[in-house]
Amino acid sequence: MLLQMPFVKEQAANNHGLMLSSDHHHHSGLLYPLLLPGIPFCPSVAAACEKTTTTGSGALDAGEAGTSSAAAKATGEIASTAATACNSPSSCNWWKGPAAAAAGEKGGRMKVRRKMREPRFCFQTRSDVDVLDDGYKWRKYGQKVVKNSLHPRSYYRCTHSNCRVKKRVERLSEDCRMVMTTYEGRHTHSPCSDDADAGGGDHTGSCAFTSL
DNA sequence: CGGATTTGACCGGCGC
DNA sequence: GCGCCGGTCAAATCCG
Repeated sequence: MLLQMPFVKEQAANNHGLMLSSDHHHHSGLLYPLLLPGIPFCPSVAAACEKTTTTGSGALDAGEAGTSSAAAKATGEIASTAATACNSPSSCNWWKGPAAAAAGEKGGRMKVRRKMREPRFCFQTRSDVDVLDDGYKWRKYGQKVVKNSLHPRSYYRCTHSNCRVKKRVERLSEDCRMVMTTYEGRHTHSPCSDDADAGGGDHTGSCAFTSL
């Protein structure tokens, strides 16, 4: 089960590359976060969203994007609540060090570690489901119980060949309804190029992914 | 039967 | 040097 989000497009003016867009053609608000080929990206960007289960027309609209999708009305109101930077060691332990950055490919496990990590960003969503429908297809490759967290952290990798984007999903211990999703890397393909259905199959064919 | 998920083991970084 | 911890691997298992 996947969460769908309304149209969001923001940070473009800052050249952050955070692009959250919806698929107008399929009346579903899909979360398309950045990570596109060639799009500059600032790792400190984090958009916090809040999803409620009440019906309404609310939309996480930080730009000119505007239209709240039918899906938003169908699946619940989503409202932007806060944007918090995630590049501080105290707020995001992903930045604590270079650990396990590149990781290895099959066979070359952990042989080479990069000093510089892939661009990444995180955002929080209030949702009953862990996996956001961001237009890409992910394969889970691990789950870990982390310290000081009541909930396990899940690790996902983009299933597209030659695309090494990863994401982590975990629920906040302070509020189990809040889901923290962290992306690392940039997709080498568009969401549409992924032949997978990304959990529902409601966005096949042309996608209204806007290049800024 | 093939692809996705689960889960315990393994590895490297970091703090003490 | 040692232990803790986060991240990843890969065999086993599940599921459509």
